[in-house]
Amino acid sequence: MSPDDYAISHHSNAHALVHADEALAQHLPFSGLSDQQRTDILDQATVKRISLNDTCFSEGDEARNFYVLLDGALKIYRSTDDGEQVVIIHISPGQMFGIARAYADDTYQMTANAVCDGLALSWSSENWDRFMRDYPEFERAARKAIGERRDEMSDKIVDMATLQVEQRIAKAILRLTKRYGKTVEGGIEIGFPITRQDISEMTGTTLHSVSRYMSKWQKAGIVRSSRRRVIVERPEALPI
Amino acid sequence: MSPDDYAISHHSNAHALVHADEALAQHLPFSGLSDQQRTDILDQATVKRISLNDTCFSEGDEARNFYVLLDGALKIYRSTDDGEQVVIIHISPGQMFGIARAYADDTYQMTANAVCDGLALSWSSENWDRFMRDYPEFERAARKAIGERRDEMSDKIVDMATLQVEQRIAKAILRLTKRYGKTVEGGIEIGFPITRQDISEMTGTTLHSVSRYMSKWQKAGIVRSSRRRVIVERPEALPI
DNA sequence: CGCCGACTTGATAACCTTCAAGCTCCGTGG
DNA sequence: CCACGGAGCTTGAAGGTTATCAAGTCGGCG
Repeated sequence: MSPDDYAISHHSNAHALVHADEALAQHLPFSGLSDQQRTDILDQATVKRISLNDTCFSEGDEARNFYVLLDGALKIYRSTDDGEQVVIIHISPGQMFGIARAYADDTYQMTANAVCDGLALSWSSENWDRFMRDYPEFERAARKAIGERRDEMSDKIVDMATLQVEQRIAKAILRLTKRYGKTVEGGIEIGFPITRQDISEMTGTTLHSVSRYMSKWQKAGIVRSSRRRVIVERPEALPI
Repeated sequence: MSPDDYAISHHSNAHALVHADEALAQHLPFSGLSDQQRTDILDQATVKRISLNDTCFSEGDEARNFYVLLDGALKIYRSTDDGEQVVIIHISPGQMFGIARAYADDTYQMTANAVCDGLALSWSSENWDRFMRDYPEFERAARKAIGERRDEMSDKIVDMATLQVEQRIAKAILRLTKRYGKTVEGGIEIGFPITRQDISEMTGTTLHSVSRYMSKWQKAGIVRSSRRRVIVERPEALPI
């Protein structure tokens, strides 16, 4: 259920694992740090291998750790009393998540769920204040993270308040191809398995409506989709 | 259009103005500070008198100042391409707002508009990093502020994704009475003038729907409302 | 007094959910 | 290997919710 933790005792170890991910250098939390600082930070990191459907943390859990996603994708959602899930944001590589401390929270307010296999670094929340104080670039990355969340959430509020279901679905799919898109022959594919139900939980509608509109777009040659896969062939043709 | 600024040259001045508001002592940004620190902070503050409909800042403006609301109420909204307003959150006394720096932004992402007369303190954004470093309680207040915003926004997303219009309106009104309610004979009144249109902009619906449901509730003896006024008589009878 | 903003209310129709049924694909166990 | 079962997907029909269109009322202010 919960992903395995691999505590890093030797920083050579951490570096080996982490340098394997060539994207690390570009990831903001690490990009502006000195080699010494980076070493310090990685020494205290735990590498988490994340598998599809893993829950990194759940709404209400004590906020023991904060994370940086290195690879993969997560959905962050809240559950309603009657078991419905409402997806609030997604996390992509390079983003911090589980940063309850940045909000003065002791517990996580949402649930984080892996939508594909991935890799993350994690630190004990006890480190938060010290990291913020000692590593300016890390602190800046935290500000950027909460700004990105706010933007993504306020976009969603505006969309739900003003757009019809078809446009909301179109926008959600477009956004996913931009953030997680992989170029394939004849289009851009969302880079992880995603169901009609998943999309409905992102847009506040039903899986039936998602299915209907995607069928319509498929007939129009705008998207191509099958079981858990979505390929956008003509992004510009999606209804806004 | 824009509220007048009253620069404070003598801290005796600032203290006089500010101690007049007996609530200040409870306001988090100031509650945990030493007298010396509070004096330092107030010395650098500008007191802004805010009048109904004043715009403190607009979406896209350079983020020159950050604020603490002492009295009154603000709506924070975004405008769509076709001129619609979508209210994202409200601000009540004691809350920080305009804290773009906390999100690593150079510009304001939303517009802040006074829904009644009020009073605020403001500081130049240049002070932000120093305040965060030197005044732990102020920093804690900032974390709390962004946490409250996130909660309010994610609540709104969940509501819009799962509730019908009637319930969303009921919830919005209930929330307003809790945050801005004034006890009057026979109920709790929302403490500032508010139109059906305002409520529709908070809930992603039309003024017509708001009017219809409020008429229905009025007939049922749950609310009493007139031009720009809303009094809730039986909060527990509102449909969730 | 007259205007204008705020509010109300009916009628109509569009949009979307709900209900229902059936299909396809894939993995699994006999 | 094949049958079965279930998850994911599709599509029609029906009905409810909500927006839109259209009038018209109310009340305060210049």
